Amino acid sequence: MSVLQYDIFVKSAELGSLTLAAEALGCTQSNASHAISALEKELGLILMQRKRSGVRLTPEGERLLGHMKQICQGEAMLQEEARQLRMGESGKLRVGSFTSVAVHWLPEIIKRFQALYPRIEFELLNGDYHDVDEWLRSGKVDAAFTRLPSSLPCRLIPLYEDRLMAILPLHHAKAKLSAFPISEMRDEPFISLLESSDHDSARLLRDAGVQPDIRFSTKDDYALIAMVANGLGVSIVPELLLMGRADSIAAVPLDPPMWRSIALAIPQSSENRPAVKRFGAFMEEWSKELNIPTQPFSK
Amino acid sequence: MSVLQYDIFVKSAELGSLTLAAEALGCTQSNASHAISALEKELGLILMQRKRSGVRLTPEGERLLGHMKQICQGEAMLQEEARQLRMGESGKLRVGSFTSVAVHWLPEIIKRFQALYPRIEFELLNGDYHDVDEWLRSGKVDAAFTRLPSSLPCRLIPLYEDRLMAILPLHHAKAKLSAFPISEMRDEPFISLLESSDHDSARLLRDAGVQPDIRFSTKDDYALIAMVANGLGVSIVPELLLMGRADSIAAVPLDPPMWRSIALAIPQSSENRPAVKRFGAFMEEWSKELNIPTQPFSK
DNA sequence: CTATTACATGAATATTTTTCATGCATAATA
DNA sequence: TATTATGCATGAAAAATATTCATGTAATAG
Repeated sequence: MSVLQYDIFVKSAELGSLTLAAEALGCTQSNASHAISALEKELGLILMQRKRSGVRLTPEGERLLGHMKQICQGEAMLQEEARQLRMGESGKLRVGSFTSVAVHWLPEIIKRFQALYPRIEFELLNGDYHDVDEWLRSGKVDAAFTRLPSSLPCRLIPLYEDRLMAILPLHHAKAKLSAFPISEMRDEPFISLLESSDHDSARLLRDAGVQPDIRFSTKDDYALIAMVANGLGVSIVPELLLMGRADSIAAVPLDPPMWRSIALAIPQSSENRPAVKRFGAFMEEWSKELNIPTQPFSK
Repeated sequence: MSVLQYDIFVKSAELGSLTLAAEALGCTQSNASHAISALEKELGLILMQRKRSGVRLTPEGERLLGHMKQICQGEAMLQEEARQLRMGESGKLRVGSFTSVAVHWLPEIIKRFQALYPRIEFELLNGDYHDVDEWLRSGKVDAAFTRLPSSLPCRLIPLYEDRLMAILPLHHAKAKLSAFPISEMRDEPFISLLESSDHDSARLLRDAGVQPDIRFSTKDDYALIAMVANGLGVSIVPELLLMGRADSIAAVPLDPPMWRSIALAIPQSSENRPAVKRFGAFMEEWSKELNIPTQPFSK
């Protein structure tokens, strides 16, 4: 039984007239008559008494009217919500990110995006590169920050070139260098992230053929920084992670200089979700505004 | 959009599988797939992500799920209520009656009927014969007590032959008669009901060619009795009206004896309303039980 | 690498909804 | 009282929708 038939019934009851109801709903009087007859047949009850002067609910019709109204209202709400979702003016965004982005970018991004689209809500998932890629692949997120190059079946929006920095205790002998030769990394106790195979520093050192002297490993970026700050060794991290830490550690660009490329990835399957589209467009704009002056460690 | 499609969607979301949902709802997997595609097309949104492992709601789907559930629940409640109404186990009965029935019969009738069908509710309308017939004709009541003969387009269930009695002040000279000759009515001050043309006593006297000496008229049966009780005159009323009044007035059968025939009338238009059917059947039984011994004034 | 599982798809069919063109009854009107 | 609107009913035709059948495709498990 189609919801329109309930609409016809409700309207007819309201107006006391099939003709007027049909008019109001933009269909023929015949349609209204048929529809209500069909309804009555389906329910096995007589719902209205027809008279020359119009129609009036029977007690049965009156009893059932409420339920039909509820259905019609549900339908209306469904349509309204669908409309908003279509417009991309409401919805839910599941966004994946890794630590540095989650800490230094996301708060501002969300604040600004929400100001534009107050009815879109966020669900944030934080993990390491590997987690994020997995979420993108499985559709657990609608958009995620990742590194380039990427082989994911996603639309990739490049956002930022993030310089990799050697970090040292504040008063380390090499803290004043203008560049830290990678090869010298093997001369220092090295602090590493766990599951490091996928991490920037590990990749970088491997590519450079430098075997670091790993003394400690940790899972957390900030624990790593804390270890360096306390003089336990040195490490290599992206500059973005260091925002606001200038007072506790020293950071020096590498020699040769290296970067990681941060991009926003939007899985093919989410690409035409309206809220996601809005977010993609927003981030594209946002990346243009990313201005180097705000960088914490300029040399 | 048919409610069944919402059912399919909700079930699929619940089970995470089109195949299982189709099975549960007794349709084909293909149907489920088509149905959800149609829904998505109609709403202009992608509601589920399909994978070999099954289906999972997109955030949009999740948003809309609630509304669809509401619609499905409304539909279920509608069907359930309709079922009860079909069975005649719930519903509403609008019953018309005149004073004597309303006062002396209805309370017991309702009590007993409600014991049988607790979910059927009553709406009572009281008036004079004329009102009642009007209500029957216009469909304002589903059943009503009326007199025979009746020319209404109704099913008529004869219930009771109600003797008409002369009523007199307790100590009236003729109070001890075993029968009151109608012709003698003209010798006494007569108390009449207003709009009396349609009333039993008026009809009766007219038929007998007796012109009563009308001293007072009132609209209310019990006001009339009170007038008689206070010695203002005599009158003629149906015995049913006198139940429990033996101590305040005297009542004597007429000579020749006369009756009014009480019946239940069920308009054609209400006849196959389930609750009404139940009431009709009940009243038919009830009338059989109407035993004369309980009569207040036996001679 | 193959088999299996689960959803998709296109064409055919069945069903339902909607319209058109009238009919029928009743209430108002002349 | 006959007449004329008005409002609902109805049957057949047309349009739209829902459902099935048969088959396709892609990912996953063995």
